[in-house]
Amino acid sequence: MTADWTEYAEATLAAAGHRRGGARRAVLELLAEQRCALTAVEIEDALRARSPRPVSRASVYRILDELERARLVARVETGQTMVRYERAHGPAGEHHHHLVCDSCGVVMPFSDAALERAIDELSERVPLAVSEHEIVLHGACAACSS
Amino acid sequence: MTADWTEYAEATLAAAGHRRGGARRAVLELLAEQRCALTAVEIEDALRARSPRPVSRASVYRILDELERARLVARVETGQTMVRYERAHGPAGEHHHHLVCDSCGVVMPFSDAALERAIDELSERVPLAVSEHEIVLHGACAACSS
DNA sequence: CTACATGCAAAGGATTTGCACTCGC
DNA sequence: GCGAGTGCAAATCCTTTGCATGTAG
Repeated sequence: MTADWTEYAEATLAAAGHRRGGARRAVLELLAEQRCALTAVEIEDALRARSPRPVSRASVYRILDELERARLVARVETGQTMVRYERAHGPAGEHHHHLVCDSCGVVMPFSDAALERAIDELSERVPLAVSEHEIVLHGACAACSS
Repeated sequence: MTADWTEYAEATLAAAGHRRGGARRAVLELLAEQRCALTAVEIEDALRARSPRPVSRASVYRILDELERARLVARVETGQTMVRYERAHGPAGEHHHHLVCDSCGVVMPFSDAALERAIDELSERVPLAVSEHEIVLHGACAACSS
């Protein structure tokens, strides 16, 4: 699934008239492996740690912006200082939301079928052509609430 | 309800050991009237337009921060440049979420009982002591999708 | 009177942009 | 070779902070 997504993303971008580039490839490969959302700085650091030729922060931001517009990645707002990004569900459609510990800042994914159903239903009744939704639960994680 | 909320908020803050002040009073009164979330700059501008003695932007931010910590206002992240703030539901508990038009930027409130039920139920099953939740639907509003 | 509340101006910090250079096509 | 992709550094701009003054209690 991870390599697949990288390929899928590059193909989508190519179809949209973009050229390939090493920096973008590196960002895509990193995002493909992730289980949850990262900040731009985390992405930059991870790439710096793994690659002999790191990707500049400006490029990370530009690439993420490009990917977001292509709906290949989703922006996640956690109420923390920095925005996070993660790959969007492929056409397959698996999809998760986020738990944020307001004490230590950890971010965890979760998913819930009943919740998605409720969202789908209400999306029909609302004065907006809904294309995305984001759900964030705040609270204290197990470690912090003990 | 609006004046009530202002009083309730001042009383809560007083109980927490804060003094009263004209700037905070003005922010509370403005928020009490609002139907949906405002940015700090919108708050500053609105107060400047109505009052002979406007509130400085720094104070707006400080006051909002204070109110957020007291859980009297909720921060709303819409994916737009600036964070928005609105009064939190009183003990009564009415409560809404947000629709954001990604085209023109308009933000509208909505509420849905089934959605709240789904959130309440899943909150029990999740590895986090949930204290808040935020839901944002993105898409195109009626005007923009026509 | 004492300490919190506020205004003003300067600082901070995440994100964006300008420009030159590289590399895909 | 042309133009998109990228790095670097400077610029932006929302938000926070330092400091002096006003004012509630």
